[in-house]
Amino acid sequence: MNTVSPKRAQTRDRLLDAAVALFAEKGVLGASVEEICERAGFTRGAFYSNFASKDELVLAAVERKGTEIYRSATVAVDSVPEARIEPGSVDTVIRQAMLVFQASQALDPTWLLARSEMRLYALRNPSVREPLQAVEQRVNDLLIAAIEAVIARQGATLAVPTRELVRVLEGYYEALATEALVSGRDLNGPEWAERLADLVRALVRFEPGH
Amino acid sequence: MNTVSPKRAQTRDRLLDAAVALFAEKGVLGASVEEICERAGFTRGAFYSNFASKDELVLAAVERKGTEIYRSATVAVDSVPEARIEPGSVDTVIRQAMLVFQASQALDPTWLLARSEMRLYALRNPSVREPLQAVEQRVNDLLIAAIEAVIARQGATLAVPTRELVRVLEGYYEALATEALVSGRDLNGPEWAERLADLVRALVRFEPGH
DNA sequence: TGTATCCGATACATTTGTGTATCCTGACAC
DNA sequence: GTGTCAGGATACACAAATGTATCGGATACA
Repeated sequence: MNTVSPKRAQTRDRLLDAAVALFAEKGVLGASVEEICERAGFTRGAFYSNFASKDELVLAAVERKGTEIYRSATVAVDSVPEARIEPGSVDTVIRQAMLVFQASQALDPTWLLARSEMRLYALRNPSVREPLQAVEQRVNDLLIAAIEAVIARQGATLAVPTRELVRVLEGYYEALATEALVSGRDLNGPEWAERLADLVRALVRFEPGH
Repeated sequence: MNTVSPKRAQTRDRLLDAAVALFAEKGVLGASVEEICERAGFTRGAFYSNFASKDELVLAAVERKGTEIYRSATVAVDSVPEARIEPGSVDTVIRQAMLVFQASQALDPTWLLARSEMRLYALRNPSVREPLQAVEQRVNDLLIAAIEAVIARQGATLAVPTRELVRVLEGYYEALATEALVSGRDLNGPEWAERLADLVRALVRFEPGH
């Protein structure tokens, strides 16, 4: 019996949902197994029947969200060629790029917080660290390829290597997101997107002769 | 009796040192009061005689390091006018800016990790959040003023507002630092500084007619 | 020498979390 | 209906952390 029953899969999913939400609220160490189970509507019996440890739970959460983001990001990326982009229209390019991010659901504040927690947790737990690195690298590579494709089609160049651009954008967005969370402001307001766009604009060079 | 005895101050300091180190190693929640005391060479009696709670400890750590960074950053900033900067020399300007950061000891990997932990912790603990925000804002304002002074003297302009530049640089550096920690590489290698410099170069515009 | 006090150590009570071993129930087979 | 089994609940034993109350020793000072 190598396949998991639908019921079991659902239990796992509910536990993972509860875990991510609680990680965002209280941190990985701050969220007890008991609490996670309670929120998911189970007892710890269900937990230990599905996961051997918290490490394994974190791992599963990272991998689930990773494939999720990867899938929707792929869809978003694949849809880009369809859209006819006006040459020289900087903003259009930027909006396309932003759409990729948003469609990937990678910008959900709860997830961002939970991810920050899990990253720090992974930093100290080798069994979680390597898989997490692998997942993030896959997503990053996808984004890099997508950005390079769009940039090339626009006849533009980047002021920094694409990989660095991704790092910069991620870091900047995380800083903005954290600030939004602290000040209780809405993260989805147009101003945040605009700031990101400003940054991208500053880092993209358009060749004069198109 | 409003002044603390030297002995007491030293005890507090040792506890704070141990706490920051352990926060970096295990996270704020992962570091027990017991462990912190043990590393500092005390028992919990000393802890509860000096701090009412872990919150208060985190707060004290943040404020101590904040004023420390602020002081050395001030020194570094004040020293900049002395140095004669060749007009038009981008790299010199960047090196100056890097010096400010480094002199502030804000780039110490252990501190960066501990700070990440404390930030997340503060996010959920109002009594710590506001003071931390205040401390970070003071330091940021100082940096912003310093950068603007240097930029103005060089007859340059920034592609993004100074505050955003600081955020971008901080976020980028943190990403690089985290990666360095994960991969076990040295953070002080010249390549990291070079990458930061590349980013700054891309975000600074020099007016043609100097 | 006596004594007051500061400051950290010690001892204890309580809470919280963990992991495991065992039990119970509902779905399905026949 | 009765057996079987997966999957989750319950109960228990143990470990770890916390906060408080009390104790003891060094130091300062008369």
